[in-house]
Amino acid sequence: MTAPRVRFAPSPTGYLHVGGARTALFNWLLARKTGGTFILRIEDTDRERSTEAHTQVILDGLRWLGITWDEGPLFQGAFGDRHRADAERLVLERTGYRCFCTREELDAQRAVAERGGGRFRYNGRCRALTPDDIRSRLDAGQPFTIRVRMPDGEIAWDDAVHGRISFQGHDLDDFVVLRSDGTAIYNLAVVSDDIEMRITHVIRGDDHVSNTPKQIVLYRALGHEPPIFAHVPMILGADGKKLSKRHGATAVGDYQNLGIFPAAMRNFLALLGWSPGGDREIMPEAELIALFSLDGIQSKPAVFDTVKLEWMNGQYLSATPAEELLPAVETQLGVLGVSAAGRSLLPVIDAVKARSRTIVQLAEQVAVRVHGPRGTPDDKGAALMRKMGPAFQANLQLAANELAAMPPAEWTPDRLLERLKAVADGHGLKLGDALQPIRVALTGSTVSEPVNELLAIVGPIASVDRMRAAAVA
RNA sequence: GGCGCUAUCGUCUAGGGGACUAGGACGGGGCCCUCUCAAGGCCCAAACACGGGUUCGAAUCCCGUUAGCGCUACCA
Repeated sequence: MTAPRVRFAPSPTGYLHVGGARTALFNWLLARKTGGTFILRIEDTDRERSTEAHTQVILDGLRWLGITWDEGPLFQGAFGDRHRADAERLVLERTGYRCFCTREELDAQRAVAERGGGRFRYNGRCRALTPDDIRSRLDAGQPFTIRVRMPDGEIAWDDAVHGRISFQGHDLDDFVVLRSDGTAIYNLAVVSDDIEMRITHVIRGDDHVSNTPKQIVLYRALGHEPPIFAHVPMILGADGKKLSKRHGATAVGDYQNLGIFPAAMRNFLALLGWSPGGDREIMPEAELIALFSLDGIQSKPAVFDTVKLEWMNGQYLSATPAEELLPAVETQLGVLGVSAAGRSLLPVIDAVKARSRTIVQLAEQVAVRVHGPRGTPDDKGAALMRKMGPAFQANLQLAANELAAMPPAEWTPDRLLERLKAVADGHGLKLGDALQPIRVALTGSTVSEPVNELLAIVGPIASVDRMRAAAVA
């Protein structure tokens, strides 16, 4: 068997949707696994809605995910001549015919059919036009579309994910393949291009299964065997409906902005509707490629669970050394409008890594440690202050005075803990009552790394300053 | 309405006639650790949609019901 040739063929009418990204990923995985070729084709035949900006966003999203293409991007709009020639060939070979029905006539028929509760079907009026009819209409300059003559009988294929899927030709219309302006309709453009590009496996969303019988008819009419089809299930929102904007973040770029790692996104997307079997969850790229197979693809739709995505991102985050995190953290600090204040961020990153699931969360915590909490304590911090009342300030003042007396050279986690324990003991305080106010003063939150480590990260001068400021506030 | 697809814990899934007391992961609950929260470790609750077949035996195969989703354009 020759190496597979697969393609991802988005239309640039919107952002790169996570469903599209997953389709691209499956295609890419198959190509990389088999030594095949992954082709990127931009389906820009809808002139109204396609934009250059959307194309750029899709390319960027793919690159961000590490999905690299071997050929393309090819623009479908450039192949209009071939599409038209294919349509004309259908007419010549009588597998297609010219239809002179006007849009108005068709719309009227459709309106009637829908009022009756049924579905509109083309009545086949132009199927049997005589050559004379056709010539006179042509001479009169009547516009026409080209339709395909839908054969009777079964049209079926062995889908790589669903198994055998079968349609009856008589349930399908004689569909239009060429508009009256001479441009191709989707189904023709796809088949014409897939033939030209020698595509062997068409991996796409389930929403295309009802296009497949039409495309199979076109393959045969154009004298080619259909490729292998693999229809991957839809991605749903938490409410079980097809994932869309109202579910929140659906564009790949949204997740990039949220601080998700490409590797985590790729891993998560791969597992949405595909499983290598067994218990594998966290898989690096090489393993994903090695294990990928079309038979592992689920046939039912999957709900997109952002909580699990974040968990997975946290796994990648904690496995990534601070040095590798640094550039992304610096970028994110820039977004927050905050500087590194001339200090090394590496120890700070290490201190807060375990408590972050995304780069955004990580950078926020770094910013707090470098610059102090912005604004008032969060809800829990404020609640703690209320609960402790005057003791909060008193304990904080006490600790500040003790720590201020420590020589900077002794300002290490171990010595700090020793000192703090001694202070608490000496004043009959529970360790927590001595430490929590410090945590709140330094971070504005009741959550952080151990207080002694926090103090070491923030440093002697800033720590004492912030504690004293909070003690009088 | 028609056509098509699908149905295992709340979610992602393993399983593909006996290995099932249905496994793992997220999320939830509990315990350990502990100055807090995470992380980590241990434990718990939680599912084969329903009804018929086939079979010695069905989560697994077949049929039906129900439900969900998709498509139903001179959009892609």
